Amino acid sequence: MANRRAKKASETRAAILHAARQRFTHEGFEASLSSIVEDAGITKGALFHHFENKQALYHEVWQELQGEMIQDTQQAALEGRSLDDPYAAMLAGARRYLEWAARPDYQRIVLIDGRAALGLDWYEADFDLSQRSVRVGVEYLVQKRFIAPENAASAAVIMQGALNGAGVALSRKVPGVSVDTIYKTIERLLRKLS
Amino acid sequence: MANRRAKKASETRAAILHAARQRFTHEGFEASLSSIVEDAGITKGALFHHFENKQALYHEVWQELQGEMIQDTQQAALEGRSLDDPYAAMLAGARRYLEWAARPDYQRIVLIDGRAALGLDWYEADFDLSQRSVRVGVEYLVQKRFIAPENAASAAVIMQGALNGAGVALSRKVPGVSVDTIYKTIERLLRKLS
DNA sequence: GTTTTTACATACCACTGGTATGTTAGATCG
DNA sequence: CGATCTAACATACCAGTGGTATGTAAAAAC
Repeated sequence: MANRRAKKASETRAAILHAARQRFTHEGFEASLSSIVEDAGITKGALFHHFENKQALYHEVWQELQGEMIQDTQQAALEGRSLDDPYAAMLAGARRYLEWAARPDYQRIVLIDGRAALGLDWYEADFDLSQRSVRVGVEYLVQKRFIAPENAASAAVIMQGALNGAGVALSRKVPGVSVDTIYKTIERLLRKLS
Repeated sequence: MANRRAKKASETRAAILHAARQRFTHEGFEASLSSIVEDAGITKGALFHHFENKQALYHEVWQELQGEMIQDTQQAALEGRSLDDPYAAMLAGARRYLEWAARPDYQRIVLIDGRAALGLDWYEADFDLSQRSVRVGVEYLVQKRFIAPENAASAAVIMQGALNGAGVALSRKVPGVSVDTIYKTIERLLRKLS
């Protein structure tokens, strides 16, 4: 990066995102911009120079987190592939996702506050990211003729909903809900999505 | 109600709840209290006399909606009972719930903004209401030995997550997702939650 | 070396949820 | 019945919020 000013700018931008992520994790979308710029060591002028508004800032933090989650779960799915079991990859990804759903930052920023913070664009954004990656796995099973083509979309939607609910319940330590029972139930569910 | 003043008071209280429900439906939790009291034809003094704070007001609106939903789905489940099929009641309830999840007010107030608005108490409140009624159905299937006791809690959590995801997807008109394919997939899922 | 642009800082705004303080009609009681 | 008390509001006000308009200094462009 030859440009010296641009380098500094991207640093402050990163500082804002970092501070915002911390605050949003602990206080949700209601975390004040004042506290964020204070943590980042800058002023609101800088913040509004880099981000159009609070929602745009939240959206980027959200996207950052979702990106990390997707990359991680997809890698887990890749590593979990098996010649014997066409479900293995997707199950490995699902298992990894359960760990993400239990993380405080992911839970608060994506699963709890995300929907309200992103407003009406939420589902579209969510669809573009997490939903799409679930569907990739489903399409594979369609291709292998384990799921009927007309059920692919529904199966993906249901699968992700189930994972979300399970993930939140897990982290809330609902009695009778453990990683083991959840995973086994998810596995049976996936294998019967035909 | 012999008391005349108390009657008037409950009327204004109802007016506030009605106005709040409308505003929360269209603008989410960010709807301003000023706009709500204006719609209700009263002032903020009255609002804060009847409700401790904004979150408490939202909580009551949320509870009202959830109550209506639960009563309706449980009645649908009752009417859907069948001597031949132990799953029939729960499936009837699920089908009815899909209609609720597609309603704009339920979707915005409960499924989208509810989590963030109710804050950390959200899951506990949600568990006490909707989750519990799902589990009633599951427990029945446990009793009939269609679901293993150790999987009951997980099955309920997953079932509700699946229904939520499906419901929202349905109302967002996701391509390939229809009431029919969703319902059929849910049915297969439920019958295999053993 | 001058001009232009970028990356901020500062000062300010309307509005927000919430509170503290009236005010008055109706219930309570002697 | 009249005095007193209290519930049910209305009014006025507050600190803090997201957001904007303007200023400014330093680096880039010419």
